[in-house]
Amino acid sequence: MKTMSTMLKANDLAVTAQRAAVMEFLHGNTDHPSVDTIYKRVKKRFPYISRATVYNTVKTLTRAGLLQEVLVQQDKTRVDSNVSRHHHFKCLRCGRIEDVPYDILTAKHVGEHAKSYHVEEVRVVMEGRCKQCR
Amino acid sequence: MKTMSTMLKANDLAVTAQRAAVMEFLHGNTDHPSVDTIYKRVKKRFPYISRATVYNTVKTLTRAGLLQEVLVQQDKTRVDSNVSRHHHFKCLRCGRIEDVPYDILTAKHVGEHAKSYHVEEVRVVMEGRCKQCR
DNA sequence: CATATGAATTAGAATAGTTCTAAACTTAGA
DNA sequence: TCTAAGTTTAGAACTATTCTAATTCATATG
Repeated sequence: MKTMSTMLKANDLAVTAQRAAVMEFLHGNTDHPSVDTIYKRVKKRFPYISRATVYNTVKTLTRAGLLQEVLVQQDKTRVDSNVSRHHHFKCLRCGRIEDVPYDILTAKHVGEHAKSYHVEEVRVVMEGRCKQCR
Repeated sequence: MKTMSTMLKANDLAVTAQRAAVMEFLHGNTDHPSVDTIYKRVKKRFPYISRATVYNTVKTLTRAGLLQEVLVQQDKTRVDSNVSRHHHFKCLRCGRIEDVPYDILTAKHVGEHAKSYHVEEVRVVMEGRCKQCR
């Protein structure tokens, strides 16, 4: 199994206790925590950790492809350690964010998913280059 | 044709000059302006308009189904006067946000769209009730 | 294994977007 | 016209995020 420090080294990133702690907290955590949640949680082990460090770490690890920042609400960034291609489902009542398989994109799968999850809204955002910017 | 005041009345909303001005600015505007953009633009005609009024108006009109708040980036809300079911395309270079037909959701259409637009990323967010909250 | 250098961390200030507040004003209905 | 409820206003407050400058740390090299 890959240790946090192995993964950091593999990406040419300095191995620091804070980075490893953030990664460890996120590892296997499937509930897409906000930066503040990560900060509060890691703070228990590193009382002097700064919010800026968590922001920096998330940005750095995201650039290295080890994390993903998920856009599910406009106010707060949510962090996902599942970097495979997938989408998201957000519960309008409890706020839970779940991963959803990528092939949901076919109408057939959307229909099935909608049936089992009570999907009320599907939001698709595409990014790329528009005609003028190609 | 529907006037702004007609639409407001039809939704049981008081007709105020500020509301009508915000609606008029948005009407036929397809570039998904931010609240700040709306504020600055409407300010030209109503120098004393407050940011809070624009926020309130956007929220009120959204609740009435006359506007839509679009989630394309985490920092700023973008407003869309097209309230029909559709998705969005964001250009990574110029930032332009374009409307995209709803039936893009079938894999076939995604493929076609991707071809003509250089789509680099497709983000889907579903909202509804999760298994525990049904 | 000591050390120099660049990178990372820290606390707190600064910034941006948004919401809140309380007073003044406007709308719509009686 | 008058009144009550709803709306607008300026600015304070709040939240998420970025910036800053000083300090500390990781690691490559000798």
